[in-house]
Amino acid sequence: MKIPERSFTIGKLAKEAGVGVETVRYYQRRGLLAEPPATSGYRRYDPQHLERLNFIRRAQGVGFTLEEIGELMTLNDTRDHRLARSLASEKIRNIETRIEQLTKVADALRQLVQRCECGGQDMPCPIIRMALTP
Amino acid sequence: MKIPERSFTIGKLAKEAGVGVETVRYYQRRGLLAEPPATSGYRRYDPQHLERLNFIRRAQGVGFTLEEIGELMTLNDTRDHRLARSLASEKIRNIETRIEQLTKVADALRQLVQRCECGGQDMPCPIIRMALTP
DNA sequence: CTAAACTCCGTACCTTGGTACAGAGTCAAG
DNA sequence: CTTGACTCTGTACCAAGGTACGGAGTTTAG
Repeated sequence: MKIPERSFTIGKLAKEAGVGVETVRYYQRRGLLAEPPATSGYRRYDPQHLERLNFIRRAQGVGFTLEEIGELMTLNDTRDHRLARSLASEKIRNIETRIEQLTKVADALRQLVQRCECGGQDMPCPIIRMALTP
Repeated sequence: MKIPERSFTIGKLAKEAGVGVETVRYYQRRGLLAEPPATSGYRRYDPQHLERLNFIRRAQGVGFTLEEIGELMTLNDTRDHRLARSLASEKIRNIETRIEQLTKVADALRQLVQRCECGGQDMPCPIIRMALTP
């Protein structure tokens, strides 16, 4: 049985994904999103496009650049498992490093808050600098 | 006893901090770095400026924007502990969220690598999309 | 059938975080 | 005291990731 292939205009698609129409077009120009043929006047987008858009947004939300996102999507599609593995491994390492660094900063800030809470009113808070020192 | 107050020209300062001269000036324009008065011709920078510059670079390295860095430095200087605490707490929450998201992505990628390693040669890898789904 | 709302395409503009001059002045070594 | 390296001020430019707009054409609700 056929699922009734519901489709969107660009505006609906954009709204659904929580982005602007111009942003959708921008992703198309960047080659991150396929441009369906404009059968008659307006283009029609399907749920796959929406999924793709959502993917882009989520990946972006965790700090990937659009270029990296392009790679990730290729990686998702590709059948070259060796390449996929090496790309993925590299990204994993990057992410791990960033998590480490962020953890350090968060710890430093937590200390700052602690010290502020119990410390005197008039001393400065030189904790951040110290805590961020490599 | 007085420590012999060693000072740098902008070029030395920049080199010491591992940035370009133009970058130093840019930070000054942005109000992130004090501009010492040009006593006679050239400005002279002291170790405090260097420290500040290093701070900026480290904070940047872990993903703070220059604007946030400005806030962090204010926070470091301020004696308004209540404000300091609330700014810091907010940043801690942001960072925690980012760490969570990054952890998810890293897990997703690790799974991808795993599956690729043991899986067949010809199937696509739809793992990333699935794993990134909220 | 008409008017509002939407789309298309192209181009221009915005912010962030720099980088690159140009043309002048300054400093320091030989 | 000259010459080369450096600094000063100002403005222009770059890449990323959009956002805005003008002047069409297209849909669709009433």
